[in-house]
Amino acid sequence: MTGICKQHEIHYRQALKSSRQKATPARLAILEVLEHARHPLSADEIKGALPKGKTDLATVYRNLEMLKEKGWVSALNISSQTAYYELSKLEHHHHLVCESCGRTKALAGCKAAELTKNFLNQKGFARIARHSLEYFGLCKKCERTNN
Amino acid sequence: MTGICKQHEIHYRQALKSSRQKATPARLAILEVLEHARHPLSADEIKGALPKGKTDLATVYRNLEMLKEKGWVSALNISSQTAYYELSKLEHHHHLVCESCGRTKALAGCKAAELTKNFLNQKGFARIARHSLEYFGLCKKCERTNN
DNA sequence: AACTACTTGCAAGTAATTTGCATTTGTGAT
DNA sequence: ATCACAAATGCAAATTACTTGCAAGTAGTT
Repeated sequence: MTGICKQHEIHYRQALKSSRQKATPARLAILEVLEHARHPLSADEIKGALPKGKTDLATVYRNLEMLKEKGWVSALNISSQTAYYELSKLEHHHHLVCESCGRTKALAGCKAAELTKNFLNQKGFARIARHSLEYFGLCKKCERTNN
Repeated sequence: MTGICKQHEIHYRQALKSSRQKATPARLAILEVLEHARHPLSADEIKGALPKGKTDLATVYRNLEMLKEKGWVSALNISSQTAYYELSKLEHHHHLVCESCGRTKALAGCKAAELTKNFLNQKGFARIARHSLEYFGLCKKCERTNN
């Protein structure tokens, strides 16, 4: 898509270096794509947005996996078929997902975390690492086109 | 597994009939399995719990799909790899999912619905049909075995 | 410039789910 | 009860999303 902008590139290189990860072109490009994404993307969509289809899908998956482990990227459970990825540097948040077109909107703030505490010492769970809260509906665009 | 108990069978037959769906053995058996399940099951697990492995997996999937459309069964987004199904006749609720063993616990009550209203008239969404709220952590059993 | 461990592309492999099609089976009508 | 037929099923093949093995390439150190 667009090239990598210098600002970001420098930032990413430092982040990668401090985690002892190599700053490969594929990695920088994937981060750049996610940086500009308006909504969470599937691995395939990410590959599609990469400059000149030279990067293999396997590489995309491998990098997403490591970015996820480092906590830089998070995967969403909005489809039981496909994972969608976004940068996790944004404030913790949830989404509205259109069941017709799949478009998502981020929702600021999260009240669900408060609820978490109530569950911690019950139900035989040692600890709760994360939660997912997603709303599914119909965006206005899809409603108009009667989907 | 166990046979179909008469009580349930009669109930299911009526429900199916009123939706103009045939009461096939596979259908009745799948409903019976879900009725007795202690936690959401994958299509494969459902097939495994069916009497004498004669029902094809494709049939299980096709039936789950129709049961979902009728609103009798709902699928959970707890893994982006596999769908887990449960009867939706239970009170609306969410789950605790152990990231190690996959075991789930149902959580009574749902505070998330309240939050929904706040989103309805914003974000360009026409309406919100459903939401998913799942907590992921480690159940005590898995913590003990140091997973 | 050389070394080496980490990365990548490519091809093959898996797991979950879907689809095509010929055959069988519930069900309402007879 | 029997019939007719749309709906449902089994089986095999296809599809999708993702993973893995391996030889070749490369970032980052020396």
